[in-house]
Amino acid sequence: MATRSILPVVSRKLPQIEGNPVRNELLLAIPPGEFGSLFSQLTFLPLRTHDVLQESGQPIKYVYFMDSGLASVLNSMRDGKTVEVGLTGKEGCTGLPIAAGLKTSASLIVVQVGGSAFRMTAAALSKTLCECPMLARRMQQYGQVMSMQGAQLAACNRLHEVEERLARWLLMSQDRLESNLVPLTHEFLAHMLGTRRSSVTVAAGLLQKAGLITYNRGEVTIEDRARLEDASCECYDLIRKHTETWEQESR
Amino acid sequence: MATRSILPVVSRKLPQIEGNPVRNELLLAIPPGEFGSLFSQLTFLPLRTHDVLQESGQPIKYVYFMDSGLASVLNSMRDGKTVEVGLTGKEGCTGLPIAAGLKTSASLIVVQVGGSAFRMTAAALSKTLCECPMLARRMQQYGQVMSMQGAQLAACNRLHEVEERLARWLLMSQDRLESNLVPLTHEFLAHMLGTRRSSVTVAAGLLQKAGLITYNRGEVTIEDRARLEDASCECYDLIRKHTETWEQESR
DNA sequence: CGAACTGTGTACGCTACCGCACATTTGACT
DNA sequence: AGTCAAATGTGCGGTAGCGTACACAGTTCG
Repeated sequence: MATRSILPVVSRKLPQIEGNPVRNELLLAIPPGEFGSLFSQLTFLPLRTHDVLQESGQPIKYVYFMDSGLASVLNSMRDGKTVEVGLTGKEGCTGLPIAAGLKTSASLIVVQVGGSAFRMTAAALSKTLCECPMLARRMQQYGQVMSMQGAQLAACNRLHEVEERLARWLLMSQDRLESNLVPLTHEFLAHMLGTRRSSVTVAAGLLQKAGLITYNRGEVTIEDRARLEDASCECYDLIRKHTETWEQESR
Repeated sequence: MATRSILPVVSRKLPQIEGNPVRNELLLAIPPGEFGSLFSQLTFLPLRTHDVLQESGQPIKYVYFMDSGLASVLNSMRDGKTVEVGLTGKEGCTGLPIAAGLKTSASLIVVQVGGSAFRMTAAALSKTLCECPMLARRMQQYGQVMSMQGAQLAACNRLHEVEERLARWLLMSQDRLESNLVPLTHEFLAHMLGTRRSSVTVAAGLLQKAGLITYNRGEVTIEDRARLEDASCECYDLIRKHTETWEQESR
């Protein structure tokens, strides 16, 4: 399963920050020569569900490099409706506008599944990026990934049905959590998919009846990933393929 | 009307390429010191409706700096349905992944309203960006703008109705065309909005009845911009405000 | 001038989904 | 064990929009 990355090679000796092994892929991708100036400024901290990493329209205080767990880029409308427009985990970071020399972010970023992260003040990162061109480059590339993801979700939200979108969402989060178990209620899945809680219940019921997933009380388990991919819309594949293409280009 | 930018100051003496005055705002924003190495490599060319500036998933051949007209970033699904996930004109350029050191693009970019552009091979631009840090920076910032735009459209497509989205689209294109007249048929508006042609006809009919627009045979005219803003969803404003915030930060 | 085509108006049955409401189940806490 | 709140199941009327089809007007072109 091509999505299940990859740790065997790296896990022999992970660099550490404050005694915590670094699993964030952006941080691991930079040349060890750039570690020094960077790692000393990063602080480890646990993330809990519903922690807000970035407020929409606000200056970026901290940039988070997630190590485990899952965060959503949400869009929240005046009437309180929300939709997810991006999904991020240990493969990336928050605060991407910083890498383009900007100070504020339009995104609302919320932890959906608890975990941990390293963080740094935006001001410190701005300076450090001059000395760490490789990190700057990687952040810019990740910005392109998020942009492509957002574009695909824009289309998906318009053209595909709840059940397909739910399947897509579960697959995307499984990739990031590296676990069959996604600890989320129908209520919060509804916020991600921009739909009613009861629509999620129905869709999830169908997926369960088909044997693709099981769930109870805030825990969805993926039982048959291959068939879940069939049940999902083409968007999941497209996002993955584009991302892989860019990963190869950046070697 | 805050959206109607800005030329009085600049128009006294525009720089020229191949005898054509440059109106593209990205090109105008770079310091004259960087003009030389850049402008000599740019070629002027007219753009006609439905010209394809970038194919989805393909290597970037050329980067286009539009000077007038309007292009859409489209997402096209297997079943032929399309939605617009971004809109660009003389304020930006295509081929943004180049500015992040990538070679391919996930976007399908199509000219919706004819005009003109300057273009450059992607290879040449990649090299030139090293000598023109300001252009690189501007392209990265424009990448953030497009990303934010895509995210907002993702939410909009999910949560708002055809009539609101149509109003939003007309406003966004008017900003770029700097004209009350948007030369597009219902059929193509439907492709942008990801809906049926006849849904556009109905929505446009309502806007016309309310006196906000008029149209016939492939030409929509905006008659009452202020009220059209009221008829549109909050997304138009949000995109504009975020963009302005970032514009101020980059002075 | 007529033919062919493109763009627009409109209608009809159908479906997915909405908003809401309420019942039921499950786990957590006392 | 009993209580309570959170999570899930289910139903019902309403609607926006879909797919489709067809009629009609203005335009282009032979």
